[in-house]
Amino acid sequence: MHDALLQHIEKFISLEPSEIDTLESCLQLSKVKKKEHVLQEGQTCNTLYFIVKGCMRQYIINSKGTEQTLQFGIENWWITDYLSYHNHTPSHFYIQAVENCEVIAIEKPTLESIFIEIPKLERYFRVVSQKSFGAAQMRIKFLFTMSAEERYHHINNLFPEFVQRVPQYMLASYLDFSAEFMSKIRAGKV
Amino acid sequence: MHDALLQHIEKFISLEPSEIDTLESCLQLSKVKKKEHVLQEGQTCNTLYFIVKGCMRQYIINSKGTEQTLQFGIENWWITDYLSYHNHTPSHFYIQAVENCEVIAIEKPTLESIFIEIPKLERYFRVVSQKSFGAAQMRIKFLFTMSAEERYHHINNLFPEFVQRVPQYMLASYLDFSAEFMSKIRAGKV
DNA sequence: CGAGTTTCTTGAAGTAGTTCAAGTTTTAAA
DNA sequence: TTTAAAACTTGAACTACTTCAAGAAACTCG
Repeated sequence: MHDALLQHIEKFISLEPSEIDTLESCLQLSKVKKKEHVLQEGQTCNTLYFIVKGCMRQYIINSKGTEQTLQFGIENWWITDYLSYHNHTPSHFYIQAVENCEVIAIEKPTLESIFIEIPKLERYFRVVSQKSFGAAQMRIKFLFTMSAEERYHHINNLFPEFVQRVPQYMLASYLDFSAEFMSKIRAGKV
Repeated sequence: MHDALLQHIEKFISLEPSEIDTLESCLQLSKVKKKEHVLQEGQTCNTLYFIVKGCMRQYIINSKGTEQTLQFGIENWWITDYLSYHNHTPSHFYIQAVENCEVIAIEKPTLESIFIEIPKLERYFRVVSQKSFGAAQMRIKFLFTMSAEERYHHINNLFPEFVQRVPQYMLASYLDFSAEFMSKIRAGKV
């Protein structure tokens, strides 16, 4: 069963029972252990990951050797490096499980054959990726317009459970400030 | 004629002559004068813009009243606010012509009817938006890892003509530093 | 449990960038 | 071909953050 993905797809398009069967026959759930990588910098990314359960992140290692998280993904999100995926170029990113995860990993050839059998899935992926792009633009807006403290309070108001869910230093880098500064914001020392 | 868009589409999918006819009958070229807005903050965005000629930008006005450019678009790029478009919510952005432009503006109902007639266009928009999302992630990577001076030199090496093409203060805000600081970088005073 | 690893905290010193204000240069429009 | 508006420059004072170093707390798994 891949209820989570099917339900997500059916938010955007409706599937015939036969199409659901087709999909189920192509997909399989797999587990990714906490800290395990599904993509390393330099590898070509050939797979999309749908997160059924857990939390993953995309990150880089900067020139000082520090990890910086660019993106988190939780339940019902896709995570991948689309640029590497489409251009067959080495990825600039690591993708790693933050928690023990259950994911549906779809390889490019599998997905292409699914698109041939169920062309309307193109629509699902179109809408999802357009929304993701829109979200990325909002993220850039927040990074540009808010101070470090405002960014912390903003995310803490919107997603308080999520702020508890991931290590502080990962969240700090995602918000583009240092882990030490985050500690001071939380302590009210700033 | 909408050669530019048709050629762009045919980089990703192939169209039958009849489909080209259908498309041509639905699309019209329009002009947008320099400084004219096609979207204002607070409006719901209902249109995708394909830039045939010219340069546009998406920007916000920050709490100090200064414009900050989040995104540029030039020939063969789409520009819109996908979040407002999909969620029917008020946009956070302005979209404005930086130069006199020729664009193909497609309203949502028109596009939906085109998708019904030519379903494989879903694929075109899927791939284009996945690549745009990938590009947005790379942009965040650069913002996170490079100093202001490195960001300037990076874009100046990659797109020297583009750097000449737009006002410096717009480019400075796109790279997330002040116009004054950009002036100092260029003068080598930093 | 207990030892090791991972995560978080704190303060002091430093810096990459901002802000402001005023002047200069360039562009455009009539 | 002049005038206004838009864009760019400069230096001085300031500040929001970083970096470093060291210690404390909190997980985790034999």
